[in-house]
Amino acid sequence: MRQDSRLSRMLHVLIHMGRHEGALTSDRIAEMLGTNPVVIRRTMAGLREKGYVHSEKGHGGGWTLAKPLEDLTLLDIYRAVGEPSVFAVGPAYDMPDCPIEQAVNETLEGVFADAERLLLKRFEGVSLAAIADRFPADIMIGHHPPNAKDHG
Amino acid sequence: MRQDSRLSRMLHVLIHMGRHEGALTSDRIAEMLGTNPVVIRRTMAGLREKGYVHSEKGHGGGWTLAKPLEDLTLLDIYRAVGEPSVFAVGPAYDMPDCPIEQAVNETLEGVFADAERLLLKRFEGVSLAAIADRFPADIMIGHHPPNAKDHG
DNA sequence: AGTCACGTAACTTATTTTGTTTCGAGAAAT
DNA sequence: ATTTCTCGAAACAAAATAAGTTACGTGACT
Repeated sequence: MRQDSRLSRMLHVLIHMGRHEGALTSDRIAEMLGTNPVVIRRTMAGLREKGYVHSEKGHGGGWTLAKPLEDLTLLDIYRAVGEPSVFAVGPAYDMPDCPIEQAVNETLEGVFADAERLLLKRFEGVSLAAIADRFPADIMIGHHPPNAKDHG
Repeated sequence: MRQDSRLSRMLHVLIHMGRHEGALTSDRIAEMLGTNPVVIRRTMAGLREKGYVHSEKGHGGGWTLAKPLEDLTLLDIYRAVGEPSVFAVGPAYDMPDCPIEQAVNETLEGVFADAERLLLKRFEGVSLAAIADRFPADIMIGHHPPNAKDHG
């Protein structure tokens, strides 16, 4: 089963936005990720609804952060892109009245619920700024280092 | 993204087998689960390769347990059905040279690896017999209770 | 006006999983 | 011996889902 990479992609885009002076257009982002601008709008729409990004039409328009990276966590973005389930495997409901199936599903659901709790708790503790801090700012390609804002 | 229910289904089938006198045919199992006998053979093949079940051709043939339920864990079955990943969400590799993407993916991979470790550890600690013990034997439908073996 | 850019709906394509058909072979019953 | 039952495996068809594409509308800047 193929994995959903929207969370990863949106994190990537958001951190780029945090280091970018102006707005980023859907076309530009799509080109970066090797996909289509409509797909970008579709996914970014979830972030806009939560108030994490802002979109502007017309000349000079595009996408900008509505909050600093410090105020956004993995959990926020995970929820904003609307993942139905973290897990690729889950229970089956073939014979709802069968006590064996019920026992199996109760067991699985318990274990998965524990793992999901851990995962979301970890998500909650990681801000996008913390991710951005994992690499030195001056090895960035094609963008100004953070202190370049001083001349803008 | 739709969840893979093969693990759940196979657990269900295996526990039924543990309470069943003779062999269970693919047709019978498929009927139980509302699916096709070929699908059952396909999935059971993984369990056979690991030596957890045995298949027999011809009259009176079908599937039988090759090990007692006590000796099988969730982890065994999970691996036997060959799940590629527990998670429905994962990293994207759009710009392998981009340090932002790398930072995002390292972060995600770390968190997912932790959650997976927990999950598999929990899987390892649950035997199929333990699942079977979650319900009283005498509420079983369409099968003999365990002590019915005495008359066989 | 003309261009740029998002918003949205409808459609197409690609991929994956599941289900189906078909044939072969071994084992038991008749 | 032949028929019936059953798995094994390959090849094909169908269904579901996500991703990509096209097209047109709307607002904003030049």
